[in-house]
Amino acid sequence: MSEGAAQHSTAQASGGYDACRRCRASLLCQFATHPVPGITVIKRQRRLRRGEILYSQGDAFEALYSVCSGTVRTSVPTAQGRRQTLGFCIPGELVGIADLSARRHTTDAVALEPTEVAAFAFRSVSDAMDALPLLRRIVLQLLAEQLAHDEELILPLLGKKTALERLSAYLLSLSRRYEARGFSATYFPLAMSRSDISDYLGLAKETVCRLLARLTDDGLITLDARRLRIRDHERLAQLVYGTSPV
Amino acid sequence: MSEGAAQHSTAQASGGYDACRRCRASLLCQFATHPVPGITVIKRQRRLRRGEILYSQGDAFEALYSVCSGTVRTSVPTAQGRRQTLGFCIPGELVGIADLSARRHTTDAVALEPTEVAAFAFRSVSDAMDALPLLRRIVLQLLAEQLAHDEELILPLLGKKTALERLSAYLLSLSRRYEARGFSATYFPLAMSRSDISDYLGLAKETVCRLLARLTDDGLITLDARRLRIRDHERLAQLVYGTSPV
DNA sequence: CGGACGTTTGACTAATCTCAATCCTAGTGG
DNA sequence: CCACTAGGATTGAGATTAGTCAAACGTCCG
Repeated sequence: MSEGAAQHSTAQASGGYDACRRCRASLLCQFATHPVPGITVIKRQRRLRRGEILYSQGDAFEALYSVCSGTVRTSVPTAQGRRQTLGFCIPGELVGIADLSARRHTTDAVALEPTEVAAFAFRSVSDAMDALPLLRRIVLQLLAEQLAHDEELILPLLGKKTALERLSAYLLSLSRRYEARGFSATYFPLAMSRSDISDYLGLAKETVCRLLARLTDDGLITLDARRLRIRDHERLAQLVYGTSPV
Repeated sequence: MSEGAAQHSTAQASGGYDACRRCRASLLCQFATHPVPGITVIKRQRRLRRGEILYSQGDAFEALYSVCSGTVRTSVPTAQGRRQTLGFCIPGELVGIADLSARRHTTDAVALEPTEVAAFAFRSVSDAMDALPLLRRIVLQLLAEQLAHDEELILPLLGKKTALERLSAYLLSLSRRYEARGFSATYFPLAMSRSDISDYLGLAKETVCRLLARLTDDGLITLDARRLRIRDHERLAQLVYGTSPV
């Protein structure tokens, strides 16, 4: 079974930065590694253990983070002391750029598994942007992309969609994102717990559980040890985009 | 009854650009009106009738649009020929900046009532950005703001929230946006139909109808001729953020 | 090996959707 | 100026879905 080109460096923060090539921050990285006269981009590597906090709501916004390996969850605390998950960042994605315009982080970010991130000091990035049109365009592009991604996400999740449709949409969305970062689109880790997923999708965790079981029974997916395999992409897509059943 | 400072130029595209002061595109506007040597920002006014299309999915991305008066709905067509509403733009807001990184529009945009927009030719804006750091920052800011807004929107809408909570969240969100643009936070037009709202929130239109009736009965809002008055902001907020009942 | 935590499954309840009929309102034409 | 019509808004009743509560099962860590 061909698992696609890149490996997932999930279980261990092994130091292999396979995602770097497709990373959205690769240009930043480049400037950090190969300084240009007069321009300094400060990069710092950081390792997080499972459950470790990257930043909390209210913290000063000092750096842009790019996920090298692992998974980061962003969320906001709700009044009732519960938590609303906003999203998950997989390798190659940036964490919390939405806070770019604020002085402080508006969300909590925590690692769901052993995770490595690259931190780019924001002040240096900001200065560099003024000097480098190319860099500027890239950051602009990143922002717009993120925005488009968010809206694409709103689409299947807010739509009249039933729980099954939502969950399917979520799985397909993950698939696309992994693929876009150079990983396999049909076999990837599901680092987040059922609760995380249900919280994110606005469902009960039992419902997520039951529906995953149903998708498995129907032969659309396989699931073991938190790794998901998509067996019938087409039918899954039908569930979401509707060209289909009955 | 103090209706807040500004008037809503809703019914008629009367030519009064009350929203200009707080408009997110005001800087663009400024450069268009008072040209700076070497920099040209091209602005064009455009009037839309109810139901008129601003742009369609697949159209070339040629301009940034700012809503002067009226309301614009953005949506994507779904496979079944139905439509998924992505959002509504009220006076002072920009339409479709998420497409900034694409060459073509990814959404459909249509006026829900008589509407006026200011169109800024994108190429000229793009050039101007390279020359003007200030303008650049503003656009960056706008993008980040929009992103933050989207995520703020995901919060109440995706959360485990019941239909009532979603609807309340939506009303409060509208309230905040109108206020941010200098209009009354407690009395504003609800230009979109029940179907638009239900489509947006992922509910049945009958449900939206019933819940609006319930909110009215309970004295939280008043609704007549598509104008909404928020009578008990606190209880509405309690419904959404939960500091409250039982 | 023990325990905490996450997952799974079942039974029951409550919320929301669907279908369908009726009511309203705005816009049209006489 | 008024009757007429189409589309939106409402309301009711029944069907379904998803949530809640509760218990049993697994598994990863320490």
